[in-house]
Amino acid sequence: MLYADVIVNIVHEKLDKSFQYKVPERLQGTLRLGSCVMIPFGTGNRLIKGYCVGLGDKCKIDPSKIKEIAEIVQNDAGDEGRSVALAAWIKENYGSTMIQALKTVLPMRKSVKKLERRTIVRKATKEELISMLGESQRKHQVAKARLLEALLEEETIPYEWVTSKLGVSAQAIGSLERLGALRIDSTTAFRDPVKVRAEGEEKKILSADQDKIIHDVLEDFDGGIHKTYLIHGITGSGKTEVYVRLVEGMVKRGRQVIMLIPEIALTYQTLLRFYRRFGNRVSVMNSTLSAGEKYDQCERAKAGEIDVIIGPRSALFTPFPNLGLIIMDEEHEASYKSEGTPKYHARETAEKLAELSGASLVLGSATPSVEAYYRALQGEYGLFRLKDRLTGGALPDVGIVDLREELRAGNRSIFSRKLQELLADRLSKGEQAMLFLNRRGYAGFVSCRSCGLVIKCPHCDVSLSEHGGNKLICHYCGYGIPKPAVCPSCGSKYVLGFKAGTEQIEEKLKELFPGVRTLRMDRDTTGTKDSYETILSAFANQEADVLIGTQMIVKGHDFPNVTLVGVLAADLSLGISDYRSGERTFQLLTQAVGRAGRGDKPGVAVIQTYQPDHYAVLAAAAQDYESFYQEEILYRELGGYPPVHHLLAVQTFSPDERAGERLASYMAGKVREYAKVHKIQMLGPSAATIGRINDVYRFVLYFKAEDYRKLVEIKDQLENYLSEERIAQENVQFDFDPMNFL
DNA sequence: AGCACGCCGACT
DNA sequence: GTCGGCGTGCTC
Repeated sequence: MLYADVIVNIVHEKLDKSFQYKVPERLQGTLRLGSCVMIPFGTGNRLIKGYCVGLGDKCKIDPSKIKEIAEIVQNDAGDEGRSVALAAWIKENYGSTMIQALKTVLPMRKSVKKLERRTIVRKATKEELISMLGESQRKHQVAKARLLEALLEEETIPYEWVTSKLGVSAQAIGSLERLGALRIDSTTAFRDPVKVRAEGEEKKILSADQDKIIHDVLEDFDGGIHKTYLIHGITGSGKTEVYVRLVEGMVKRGRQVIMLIPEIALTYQTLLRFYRRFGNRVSVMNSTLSAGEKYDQCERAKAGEIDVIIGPRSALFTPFPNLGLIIMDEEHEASYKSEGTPKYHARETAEKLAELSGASLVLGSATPSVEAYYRALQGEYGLFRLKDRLTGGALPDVGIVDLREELRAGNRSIFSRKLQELLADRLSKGEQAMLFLNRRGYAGFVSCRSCGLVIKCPHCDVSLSEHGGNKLICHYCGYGIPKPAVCPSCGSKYVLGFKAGTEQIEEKLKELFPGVRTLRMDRDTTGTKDSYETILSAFANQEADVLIGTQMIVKGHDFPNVTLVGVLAADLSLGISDYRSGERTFQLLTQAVGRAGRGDKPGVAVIQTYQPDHYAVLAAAAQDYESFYQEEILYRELGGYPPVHHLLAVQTFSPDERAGERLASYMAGKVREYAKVHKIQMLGPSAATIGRINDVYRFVLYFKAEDYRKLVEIKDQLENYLSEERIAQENVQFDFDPMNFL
């Protein structure tokens, strides 16, 4: 007997598990993983749609309860079939359950019923309602009374709001409808989150380089060649205009476009460009949209109402009927790798999606990821270069300052003599400067200055962070306590939080230049979403002379009056022993340096570092990607790191430390032989970098191999082992080419 | 989400 | 006792 696990295509989260059904003989040849099926569900056996997410020959529950699949829905031609195929690919290549993969790919399932955006409309007169209300109160029908009262206040109320906030059940609404008190309206009106709308923009004249890209990509497309292209274009070289033209070309051909952008960096200017050109045929997806709004975007896309969607990673799964192009801006950004399960990378997934839908893929970056550039040089991707800054302004003049030298010369300040000199000069001229601290985390870290005790989270292996001066909060699990007045260990009064790096710099700067107007931007000062914009626009309006910040300030936004950029400690990110630290440092420095001199005044950048000879620092100062890449790829080859070789991290999660460790070593034992035979290097198991989060212990196993497929094979074997031993997949997570690896 | 089941107050 | 509303929990 063959059984199938089916997930039910219904809205509610309580139903997001799989149900087991018998596969009737007549369907046994046709049913595959990912097939769309109709199944009898619930007491009424009403037929509903579901997806097959697993097949097996043993039943997991009482066999008498199991029903049969009614039929297979044939829709392989539709875009739904394509989404399911993409989900299957994600499951295979990144390791997750089919349910998780489908949930990633079909995000709109969350609010299927909102297709008929149901609202409750008052039908009876107020007088009639009041008499009904009296009647209900007399009969102690509290739910009805609540709804009637609400209806007296408001003429229309969203259905969902009534059921959730008012706590009125569907039956009560139904009975009031029968009494003629109200009407249930269902509209298909889509909410349109686009708030800006501007029309018309004069066409820019293209450079020869820009023209060639557009021409080549579209010509290939028309010739039936759908491949991946990488545009290596320095900031200000006109990448956005190329995107706009490509989108235009696709729209003319009746195809749709997905444009991916990194998580936060939704630059307002870029957006405006698209609105001006495409009006309401473009739509934006961002994290501030509600689930319902996101769903509406998908519906609009399906219905052919929009041609372009702009959004982060998840916008990749917009169900366009005739996708022609995927654009991935700032392709090197880490936010393109998913943090949840499955841990898919948007670049590779976009490649697969493009292949499935006969679309082209265009990647763009000023500092391409080593992975993408490597593939471009291998000939897998088409490579284009945009070398000239169109927006005027020469590349900034970059100086490297050796901090060891400064120390020897007796300068113990955070600012080198050269930087001090330049700062004084800019301040006197009324020009602006940006100071960039290349450092992450550690702000708010609290310890006792007397005994050195660090206050830690009782549920996680991390220290607590100070919030708002009197609270300590764990960033991983949310645990919080009031800040103790005295040290719990030695009773000293000196329990202090380490100030954020930017705060210290601000203080020192004010000591050095009394009266200087500063703005600070880091995790602490950008608590709310708006504050990010507020700070940047205040700086753009020249309400401050110096902007001090972390990585956040290096992205987007042109400040024409900024003529000096100082990078205070370039190598703090080099210290992290991660194979990507060189790449990250180069990208950050290049972007930071590129902030200077975006207007007509020439810019200067100063990079302060303890490692002035490091190739990432040198290449960034010279704004020379090529030489950085040559050094970096050599290092990756020697170390056997991606993109030359591949990595797989297998993490176990368990509330019991020993059980977690045992599971990890069992898994290691299971594949040790295979790994040895196939020359796959295995490391661990060992405790994860943060060994415990929210009272769940984490252990990790690493595999390194030249061939990605061999790692997939390892993953498959471990998955088999887990299902044989009936270990829940939730206890193990796979991460291919992880973003962090020691 | 939809449907049954079971509890509880109200009414003949 | 019975009727009907309303909350709860399950659906392979």
